[in-house]
Amino acid sequence: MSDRPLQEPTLLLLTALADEPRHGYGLIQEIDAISQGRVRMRTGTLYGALDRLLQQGLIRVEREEVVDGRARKVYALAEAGRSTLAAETERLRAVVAEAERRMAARRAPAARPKGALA
Amino acid sequence: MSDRPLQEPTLLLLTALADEPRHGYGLIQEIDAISQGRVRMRTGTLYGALDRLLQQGLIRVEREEVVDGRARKVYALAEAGRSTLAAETERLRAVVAEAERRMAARRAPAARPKGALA
DNA sequence: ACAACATATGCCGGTCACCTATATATATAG
DNA sequence: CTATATATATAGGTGACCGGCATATGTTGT
Repeated sequence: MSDRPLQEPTLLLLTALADEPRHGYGLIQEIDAISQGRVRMRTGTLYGALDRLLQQGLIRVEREEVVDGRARKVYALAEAGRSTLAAETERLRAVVAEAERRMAARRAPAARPKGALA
Repeated sequence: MSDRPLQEPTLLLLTALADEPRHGYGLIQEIDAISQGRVRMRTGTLYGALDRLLQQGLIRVEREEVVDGRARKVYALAEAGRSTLAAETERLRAVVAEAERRMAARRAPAARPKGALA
């Protein structure tokens, strides 16, 4: 259980589970949709991450089912995962806000904005 | 030059350079301040990242100076770094918004009475 | 009939960002 | 004279992620 910041594939995984439980392959498609096609999660990343998140208690196996002859495991966000996701989004929002503030407060070549930290 | 998403230490590094140029050790302190003491960047991470970002053209060495007998290298955000940071924050904002939307739109496991708070 | 693709799960080997620890050197505080 | 702060840098190890592969069924196209 490391409190290191989540990497983005993991963050997207938890995000994809935030509204309702999904199975592995469905998560790949959902993440593809969330990121507007920019992130195509690989199965190696997915199932490795699912194992890890299960072990960390951030997600759990909701149920197993068979649809059209294909076996599925449906994963759900655990309470720990929900609070982790909430904390992570809160933290990221702060970082994003700070980055944007600094880009706007950029030290101009001629003019000096006041009130900046030393 | 990978278009893989920046990890957070790297994001904080670019953020710390967004308003004005700074030297290595100053970046550690600045990142400590930005993150309210939550991220204590190690020198191994810092100088490795600086080398990598220099090679990627995201930052550049603004100047070298000697203050109180100690040599410094002052790094500045290059144009490529500035646009990368802008794109990254934009993307992260979208992910954060989506995560929060989904947490709010959560399909509850069991319906609660309307008067009860979660 | 057969090829190609989508659905679906899972493992293996490699890369690389990050971390821990260490080394070096000067200035200041106790 | 020892510890702490400032300042840069490297070495070694860990682990998340990625590319590729394997397996199996259902669907669509030719």
